[in-house]
Amino acid sequence: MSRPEPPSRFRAVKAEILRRVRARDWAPGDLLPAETELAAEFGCARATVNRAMRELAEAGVLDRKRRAGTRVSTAPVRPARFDIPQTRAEVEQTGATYAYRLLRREEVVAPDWLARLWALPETAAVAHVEALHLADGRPWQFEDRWINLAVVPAASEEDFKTVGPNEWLIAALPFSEAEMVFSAASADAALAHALGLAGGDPIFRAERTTWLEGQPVTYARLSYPSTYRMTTRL
Amino acid sequence: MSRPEPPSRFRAVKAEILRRVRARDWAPGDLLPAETELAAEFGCARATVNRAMRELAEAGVLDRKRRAGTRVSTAPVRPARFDIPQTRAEVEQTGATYAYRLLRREEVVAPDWLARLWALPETAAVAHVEALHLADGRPWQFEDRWINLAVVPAASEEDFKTVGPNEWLIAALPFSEAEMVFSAASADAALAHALGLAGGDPIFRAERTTWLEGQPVTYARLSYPSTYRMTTRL
DNA sequence: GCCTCCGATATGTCTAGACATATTAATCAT
DNA sequence: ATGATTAATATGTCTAGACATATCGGAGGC
Repeated sequence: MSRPEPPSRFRAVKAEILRRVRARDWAPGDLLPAETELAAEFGCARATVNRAMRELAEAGVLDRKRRAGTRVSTAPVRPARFDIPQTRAEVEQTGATYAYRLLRREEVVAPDWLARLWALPETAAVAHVEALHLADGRPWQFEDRWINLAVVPAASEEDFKTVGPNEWLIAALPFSEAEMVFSAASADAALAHALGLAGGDPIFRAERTTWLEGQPVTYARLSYPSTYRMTTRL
Repeated sequence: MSRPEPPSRFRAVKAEILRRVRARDWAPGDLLPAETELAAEFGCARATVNRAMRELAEAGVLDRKRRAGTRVSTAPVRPARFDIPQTRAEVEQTGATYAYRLLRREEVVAPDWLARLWALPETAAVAHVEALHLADGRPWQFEDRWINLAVVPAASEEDFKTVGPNEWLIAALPFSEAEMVFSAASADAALAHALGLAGGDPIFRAERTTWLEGQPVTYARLSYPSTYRMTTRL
């Protein structure tokens, strides 16, 4: 999981501040001493206290404003972090053998809902790929992928027979911006067949839209059997 | 959403490095120049470059190791961040009116599965609460909550008739550690009835376990109708 | 060849000091 | 009172320099 962080001055300060918040020495809404005061108390430089408090603000524990000072957060929004792995790596990490199967590959004019989602002209060409990812031979994820050929023309050259579109896109356009939406749905006939489920079985669904410099690159609808679990720690 | 960050030297450096990574000046796996070299190139202090690179490493773009230097990340794990709001705030943000309804409240000996999950003795006392959260009168979330009375004895005094257990716990024990698991399931009869669904309808499920200094505080199973969507940007 | 030791090196952290900037609180003019 | 101006202040950022530490590569010994 997460390796233990090395000991350091600012981490000690951070831990002590968090301890006092949890112990209610400083209750939600309370004003904390200024950085200079805490630096004097802890016997370290202001920059060290600054880093500790900045990271606690990142974690949602503190609220900081110039001149107004630092308060214990009252807003009950806690940012959670979790890793979005590539499907292959995710499967292999469970110890299972990964396999990939292409089910469909076509180039079409963007359907209405996609053209609307991306604000594209009527005649925009897109690649549409349907594929199945398997763990030890059992269906793991059904991938329904749409690629904007205006932005990624190279996708026309790729047949996606051995490498999945997700993997290919990450290699072609790394570190683009993305938005993900998670939800639950029930399997229609086609999806149930592909995933080896019964019709109506629950599906864990992830939808991912990706942009490169403001331009829509790809939209993917990833469907998992309900045995799939996504975990995070905060 | 996210307010625009103020311009600053380290953000400009960060943006320029990210630009070069995206432009493949530095491809995945490539070694970047050392901090001192980049500091010389950008005409700023090493600490400024350090902050830029550190934040890019946090975002999963770079891999850094002492002595070995900094490389563009090849590991395709991108950390995503999203906010876990309190249910009340989440509902009210949609513009809807929030309502809360207590369905059950009891104190019992921890059932087997919970005692095992928490590694508790056989006779541990827990509070069990079932409640419904509504948006504009329509079921939004069903909350199935278990509280470890050994750690939070004050929960015995609370009847949870007007304030939900989640809200109460956050006020009582802010900033504790938590783990969340998201999955899909189908509604059993009781859940379907509570949420106003048909049996077998898909459910978006979040399970949350919370600790305070290593001790289990509470376990909650939150069930949403499949219209619920959880969104993140990375 | 193989192993151990050791020095070089890039990042990790820290300090003291400086200036920038948002925002509050006080002051002053109307 | 009310509104505009101004000073004070806490955080935000930056610099130059220092020492710590993990680790890579080579030198030397077997």
